[in-house]
Amino acid sequence: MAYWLLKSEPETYSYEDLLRDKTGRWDGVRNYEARNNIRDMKVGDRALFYYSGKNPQVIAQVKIASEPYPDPTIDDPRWLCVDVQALSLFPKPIPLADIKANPACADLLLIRHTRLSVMPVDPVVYTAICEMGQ
DNA sequence: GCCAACGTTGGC
DNA sequence: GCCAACGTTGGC
Repeated sequence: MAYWLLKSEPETYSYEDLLRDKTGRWDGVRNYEARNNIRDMKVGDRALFYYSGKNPQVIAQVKIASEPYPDPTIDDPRWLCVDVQALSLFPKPIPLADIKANPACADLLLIRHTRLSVMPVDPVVYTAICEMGQ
């Protein structure tokens, strides 16, 4: 199983939207590096759901619920999307500042490559972030 | 509102 | 193929 982090602005698509939809489509990615990460996703992989913007924080855990497939929001087969489903809301959201302050997360792309919206997360780091949310 | 990072576009 | 200009993302 692989681990990822997915960025969204809560005004654009929130965890509440995902709960309402049951299965959400993670579409609209128009960046090759992010697209390549989507391409590597498998059903059952886990992902951290991150809110970018005013109050940047990891708020929940989701699971990848489909193989990658062409993004229906654009007429261009280069761009891919996946379906995701809600897993759990963290009891305590993990602010970006806390992730930055944790030395275990120093190599996380969220910190090193701030503009990437879909990224792999090392399993050890993933576990550390989950523990910070309990 | 500002700025850094960085991807994209277009002229040459 | 290079580079300047410009637009976008995202943290602060």
